Amino acid sequence: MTTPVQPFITTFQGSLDAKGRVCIPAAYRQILTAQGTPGVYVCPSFIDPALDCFGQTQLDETAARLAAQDPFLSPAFDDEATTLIARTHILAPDENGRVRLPDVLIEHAALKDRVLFAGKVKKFQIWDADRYAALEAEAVARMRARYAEVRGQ
Amino acid sequence: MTTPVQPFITTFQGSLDAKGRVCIPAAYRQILTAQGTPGVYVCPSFIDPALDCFGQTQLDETAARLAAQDPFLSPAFDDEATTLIARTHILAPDENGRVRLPDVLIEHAALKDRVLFAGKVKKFQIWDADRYAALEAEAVARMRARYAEVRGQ
DNA sequence: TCTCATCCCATGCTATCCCATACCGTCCCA
DNA sequence: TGGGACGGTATGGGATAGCATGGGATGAGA
Repeated sequence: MTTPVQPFITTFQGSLDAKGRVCIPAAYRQILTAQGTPGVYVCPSFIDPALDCFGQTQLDETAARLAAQDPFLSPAFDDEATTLIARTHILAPDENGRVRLPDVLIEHAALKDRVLFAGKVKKFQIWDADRYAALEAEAVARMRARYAEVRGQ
Repeated sequence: MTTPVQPFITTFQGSLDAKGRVCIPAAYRQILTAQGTPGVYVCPSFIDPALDCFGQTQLDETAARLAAQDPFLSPAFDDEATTLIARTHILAPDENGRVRLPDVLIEHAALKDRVLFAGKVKKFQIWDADRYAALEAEAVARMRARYAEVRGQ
């Protein structure tokens, strides 16, 4: 069966409590469970102040790509493994669907109490809510500009 | 079976109730069901104060285009994912064919109690009824002007 | 003994489900 | 051709279960 893996879509609001816990949205948990993920994989984005979260499917894909390279002779291997694999945490939710985010991840994304989960097809991201609002507005503006350009011609 | 996907056509009136629910026109529901959509996908238009609604076919097309890129390494990925995927909601109708529109979507389209469903081939849009009436008049006027221009040459 | 992490229970909210009613178009029969 | 019955569609409102969140309690390690 070639079930196209369910994509992560939609944006959810959430909160980071005093104990450093966040509740993973139920819709995302279902997708992760369907992939057979023992919880959720979380890796600090190397571009944005955000956390990349994904399931078994995405991890396997990245791992397979790296495994195909020679770990001693490929120059790109080490950087990629260091950035994407070594920094990835596996977090197991409690019975309420909450995970405790390690402090290093909270700092990386500069999370305060209001956080935001943004679906990005094969992964979803966790952002500080205020910061994301600004970023989304910029992304939409760029899309609009692109559209206006194409249309104007 | 290569059924050519049925197009969304025609305009319907509808209403937004106190709970933020709208009844998806039966004709549109049939098309969505035929696509195997678990409800309807709704995304705020990045151009107009309106909501773009579509089915599985359209979502798969967008998701596949994005999934082909590496979510960690592709630079073009982000704006599109942020605008089109993160802002898309999947809404499941109740047994009467109604969906609850999230507040963020209601605000985007500035919906009051009278709304309008406008078929646009591969998607349909939800508009505030008053706003749409003005827009429709403008669109028709532009078409008329273009026709006159072509004809004049 | 103190701190921190995990486990577990309690609560409020909201989305979902369900039933009842009203409307309107269509069909059938007189 | 007009009137009445029927079925599908739309709308309003109430009940319920699931989800998100706050806050203890218990146990392990420092």
